[in-house]
Amino acid sequence: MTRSTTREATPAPEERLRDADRSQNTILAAARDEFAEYGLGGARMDRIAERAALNKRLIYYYFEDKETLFQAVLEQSYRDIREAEQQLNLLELAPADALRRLVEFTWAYYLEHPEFLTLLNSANLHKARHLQESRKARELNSPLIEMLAGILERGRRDGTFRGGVDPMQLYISIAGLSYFYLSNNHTLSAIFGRDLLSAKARQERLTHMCDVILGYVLRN
Amino acid sequence: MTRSTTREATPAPEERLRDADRSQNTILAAARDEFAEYGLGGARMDRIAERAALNKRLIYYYFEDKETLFQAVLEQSYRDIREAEQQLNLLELAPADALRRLVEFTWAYYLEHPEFLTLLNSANLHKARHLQESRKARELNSPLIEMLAGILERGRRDGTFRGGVDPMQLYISIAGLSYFYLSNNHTLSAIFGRDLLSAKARQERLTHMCDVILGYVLRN
Amino acid sequence: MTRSTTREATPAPEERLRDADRSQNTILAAARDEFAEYGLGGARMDRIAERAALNKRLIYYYFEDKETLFQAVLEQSYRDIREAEQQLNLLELAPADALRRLVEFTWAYYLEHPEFLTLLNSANLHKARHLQESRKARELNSPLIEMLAGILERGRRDGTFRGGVDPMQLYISIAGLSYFYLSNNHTLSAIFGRDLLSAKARQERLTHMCDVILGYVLRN
Amino acid sequence: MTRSTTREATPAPEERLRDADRSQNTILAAARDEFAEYGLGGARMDRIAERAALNKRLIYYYFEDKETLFQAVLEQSYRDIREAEQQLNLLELAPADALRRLVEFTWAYYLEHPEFLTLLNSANLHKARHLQESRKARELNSPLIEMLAGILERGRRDGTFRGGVDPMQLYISIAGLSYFYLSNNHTLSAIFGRDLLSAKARQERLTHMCDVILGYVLRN
DNA sequence: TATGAATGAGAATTCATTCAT
DNA sequence: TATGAATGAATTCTCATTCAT
Repeated sequence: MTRSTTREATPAPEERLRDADRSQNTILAAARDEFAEYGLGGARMDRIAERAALNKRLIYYYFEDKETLFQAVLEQSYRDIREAEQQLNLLELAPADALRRLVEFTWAYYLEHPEFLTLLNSANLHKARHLQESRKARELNSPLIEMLAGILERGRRDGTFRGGVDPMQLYISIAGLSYFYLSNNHTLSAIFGRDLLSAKARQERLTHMCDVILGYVLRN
Repeated sequence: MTRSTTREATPAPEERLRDADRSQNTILAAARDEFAEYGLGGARMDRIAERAALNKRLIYYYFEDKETLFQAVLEQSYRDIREAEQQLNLLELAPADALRRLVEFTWAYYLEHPEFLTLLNSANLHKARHLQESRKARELNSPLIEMLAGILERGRRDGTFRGGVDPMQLYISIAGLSYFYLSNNHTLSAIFGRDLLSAKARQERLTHMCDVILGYVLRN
Repeated sequence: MTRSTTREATPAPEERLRDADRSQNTILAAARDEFAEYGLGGARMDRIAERAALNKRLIYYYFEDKETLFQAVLEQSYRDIREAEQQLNLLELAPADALRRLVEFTWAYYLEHPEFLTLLNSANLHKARHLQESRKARELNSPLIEMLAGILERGRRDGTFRGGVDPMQLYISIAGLSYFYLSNNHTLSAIFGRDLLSAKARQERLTHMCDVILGYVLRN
Repeated sequence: MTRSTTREATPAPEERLRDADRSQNTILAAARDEFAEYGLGGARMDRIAERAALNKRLIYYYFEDKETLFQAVLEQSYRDIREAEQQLNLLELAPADALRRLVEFTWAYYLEHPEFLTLLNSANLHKARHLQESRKARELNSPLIEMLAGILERGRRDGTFRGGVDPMQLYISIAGLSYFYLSNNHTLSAIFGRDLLSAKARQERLTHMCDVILGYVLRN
């Protein structure tokens, strides 16, 4: 490579571009963490800049203001979870296994991405205003709903599932079972006087949730 | 009455107390609304004073500071829901009916007390710090858990319920099914492109939740 | 006086009120000077607080924001000049003397209140937006116009003045002759290479202006 | 042409210069508009770059900083008005006509170049600092003064004009009559409750100003 | 000559909280 | 018990300017 021979290499255009991209992504990640930890209202632009190890002014250079930044973080989070869902190959599994898999996935994703829960909370505290402004609302409709409908239909046909199950309701229920437990984990742990995030507690919760969902769906 | 003779009457002690109590409660209610609407971080002491139509300084007189006020609001909210739960006479009902009743109650309470959801969110965003400081954590352990355990036991004994159901897990699940749907209603409505709080949608959700819980618990 | 005997005198209500009033007036005066010196855009809230020797926050307590403060300053300035105009007893003078008197007054007022010129400039740079928002626009219509109309009419009747002189045009002209000279004094002094504010120059200007106005108005 | 053979053509020196000149002029025009609209304090370098459709950095390349840029704009404005004045062939006209012509010219120029008024205001708000630094102050002394002196002398000699009229004072007065009306047009329109820039109002003003100047200067 | 990225010093405004009565 | 006035420490956002290429 010629580049290694010259002293002051001029970065290729793509590389230079990537600088801007990198900064933007760094900011986005820092903001995600800050928003997750403190909520939209409690987040501090100063701290985001610090976390990103970038000049505060740069945040405003790339993202209009705090609200816009929050919206960008939110959209990124949705994109992330949708991408993760893509990896899920539920169609290859038997209906009951597919459902179990979905419960497990939801649980694991929330556990590994606690920021998602907080961001969702913040968004709803602000009446999902940021979502409405984002024309993308509908895009965010998880493809899982379709998939879930397919699974339920398959199960009903092969006689293992009961009929009349609304996929949207079920989807919300699956999410809700994990969400409430994890999002309010602090309060629940305090109230019940035990650590609800211990390995044992986590295993118990997962088992319980699978039991609930399958108990509901399985015929007989 | 002596009072009519003096120009600037000093109210009788009891009356002053009652005034004090009234002020305190007014502040508490105003604060609850404000915290519910904006979260702990977004709430403004000014607005609370405005809502209460009382001088801002008075808030500090009765409640140390914002944090303390939030804690007071939180405790009051727990007291309120516990009180509501007292009204529930589940012991008189057949196990399945009792469970259905509990699902309905939870759903209705959250619907009528949306502030409870937001307060819970705020509390957990702050890692339930306010709860831990409040020595009352354990007091807040709902008596419902015991009641629920009793119901499950009765059901198991009379053969209608499956065995091995953990009352705490079930309690959390019942709450979670309502909570997620209502707390994230804005996001969900945007994503699914329909109003999830319409009368019809509400009825459907309630039916679904009862089906899920009973489908899980009922033997056969 | 009883007050002098007690250690910690409680100020009479009026006096306490006056504290607020005094603060407000202090701020207003400080703001007037700052706006006059730097214009609306160049004025600094910090400096206004400093000039007033009051907490910056207090400015926002009494005046919404910078714009509102500017508007308040502007209104006060108009009130001041109108009040000064009230002192002018032009009706008692012969028409020509009354006109001369008006020219002299305008000149003297602008000289003594240079801030008025700058404020007027600032207001117009912002398209007099602050004036339009102030419902008072019409109130500010100087009573001088009526008075001027009367003088012109008297002069015409007694044969000393020409007819057909529009009072508004004349009013604007009288103001303009002083205004341009003083407002752009720096540029003019630089261009003409002499100090246009020296006592001699001032006298010459005043004489010239009287000559212009009377030369125009006087018949013959 | 050799140019077609090279990949990255280096423009011929003259061409580069012309580009440079063009850029500089574009910036100057953009800056003039921005300064005119917002004043020196309110002008934004960002907006100037935007208006010029050029990179902000380029402004600093050609013009040291904001102040220097303002000074350049100011000088250009003076050059422009002096150039326009050159076109005026007052010497060929009868003294009274020449004066009328001058009033008309001033009025028309201010009307067509509203930025000139604002720039003059800004310059004086800053005490004409930019002018003093510009060694050109004296150069800017309008040749009109000499011309005006000539006209007055001619008029005096032929008996139409009164004697003892100071050309500088008259020059300032002519400017002031137009300037005040136009510069404070917004305030005046608001105060008098009518549009002072309507075609009719403009005609009336012009007539009035000619009357004032000639009424003053004409003997009898 | 031209440009996108980056920055430090400020500027307006906000907010919880306290003073003084 | 109640209140209007006052404050200091943030906090968001802005702006002229410079870096690096």
